Amino acid sequence: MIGPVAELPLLQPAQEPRERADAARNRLRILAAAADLVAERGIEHVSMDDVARAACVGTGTLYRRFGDRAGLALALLDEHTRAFQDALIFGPPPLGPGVPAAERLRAFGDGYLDVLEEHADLLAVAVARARRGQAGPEQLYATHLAILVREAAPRLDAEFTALSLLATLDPARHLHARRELGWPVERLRSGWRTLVDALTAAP
Amino acid sequence: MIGPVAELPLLQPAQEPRERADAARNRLRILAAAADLVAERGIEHVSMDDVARAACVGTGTLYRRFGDRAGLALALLDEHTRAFQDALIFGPPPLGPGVPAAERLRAFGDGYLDVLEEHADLLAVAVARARRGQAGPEQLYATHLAILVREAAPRLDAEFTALSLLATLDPARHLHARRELGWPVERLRSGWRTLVDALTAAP
DNA sequence: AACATAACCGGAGCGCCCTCCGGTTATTGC
DNA sequence: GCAATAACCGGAGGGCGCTCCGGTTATGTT
Repeated sequence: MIGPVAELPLLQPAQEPRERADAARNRLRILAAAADLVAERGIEHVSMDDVARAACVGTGTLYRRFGDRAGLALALLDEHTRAFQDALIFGPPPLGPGVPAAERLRAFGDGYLDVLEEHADLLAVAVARARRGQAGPEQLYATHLAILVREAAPRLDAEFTALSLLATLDPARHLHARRELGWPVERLRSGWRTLVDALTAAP
Repeated sequence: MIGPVAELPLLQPAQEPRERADAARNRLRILAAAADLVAERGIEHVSMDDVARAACVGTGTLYRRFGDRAGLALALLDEHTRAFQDALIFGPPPLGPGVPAAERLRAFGDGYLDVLEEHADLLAVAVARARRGQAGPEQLYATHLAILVREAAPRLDAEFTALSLLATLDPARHLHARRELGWPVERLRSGWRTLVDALTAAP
């Protein structure tokens, strides 16, 4: 009979053998160089070879660290969005817990639109990650929204509604609305609010 | 004083000088070859060079005809979606005119989900066209939905709501829900219905 | 029928994303 | 300190989307 203790390491194989010192140094160099280049020209004018050259690193190293272009974008994004993600769970209301879920849904849209205003291009690159198995940036937001929807509108399919709401805030669509259509952010904010209100209204 | 007749040609400069015979022949060869290859392996396993080779045509010809990969996908899609697009405007209710707008909105979702079930991968490639100035396949649907929303729910921002609803039916998201999440189509159908009902309910 | 011209053709080539592999280096146990 | 080993490094190279341009061909006119 196999003891459960012997099986535990198999259940948690994610225990990476700890990052080597030179690898960590390179990762930081890459991130710093990439952040500089992106701040200077925008992500769409920065190639992976550019980043590798600026970080004095081979392209192989770049890809082993971050998987692909979307992974690098996600890592760059992480610095800018961790505060927002923390505020969703631990922060003060209305973004964090402490008020009705419908109100938190409205606050989420406002906060996420702020993120989009600043990093929509980076997010647009990062979401492509979902097509390579890896989890993209939307995973966390989807589950968060699903929880809020389940509480604010129990009659709805919470997971489906969460993805639908998130689709509204898709980075590429945001850029389209803002740049091609020239819509002001206020229009998107009030649109989100109206959408949430309609969904959370009592039947 | 300039007569309006003299100005008319300037207002309609889109009068292309008529396609040359060899160009038309090549266009058809390309479309046929591309349709064969896509039917055989799926769009994601067909490169532009593959299509050019199969059509016995240079890649330059391919790109002059269709602009880019998304344009070719759109052209392939056109054969399969024209019937649906016509039904939206001229067809019998509930897809076509003759019933309340809310009911037509529900029917649109059902019909579009049928299209997605069959051509989501092609659509996913075609929507990238919007990022190169050219109009993608969603333009028509967006305006159609906006008209219906304006009639069914005048209190809403019709254009914004139309884009939001369309975002729910985004091809890439559809594939994600169907393949990665394993959701059945029925879940997406009822989700769409609930969404439309919530938005078109009286305040 | 011959010409002028505008449209069209093909494929070489560029930049990009990403993979692969032989050589190198940090880490661990002794 | 030293050897064994596992992780890491760099860059050459493949596949792909797309562009560019010198040569070719169809079309309308004389």
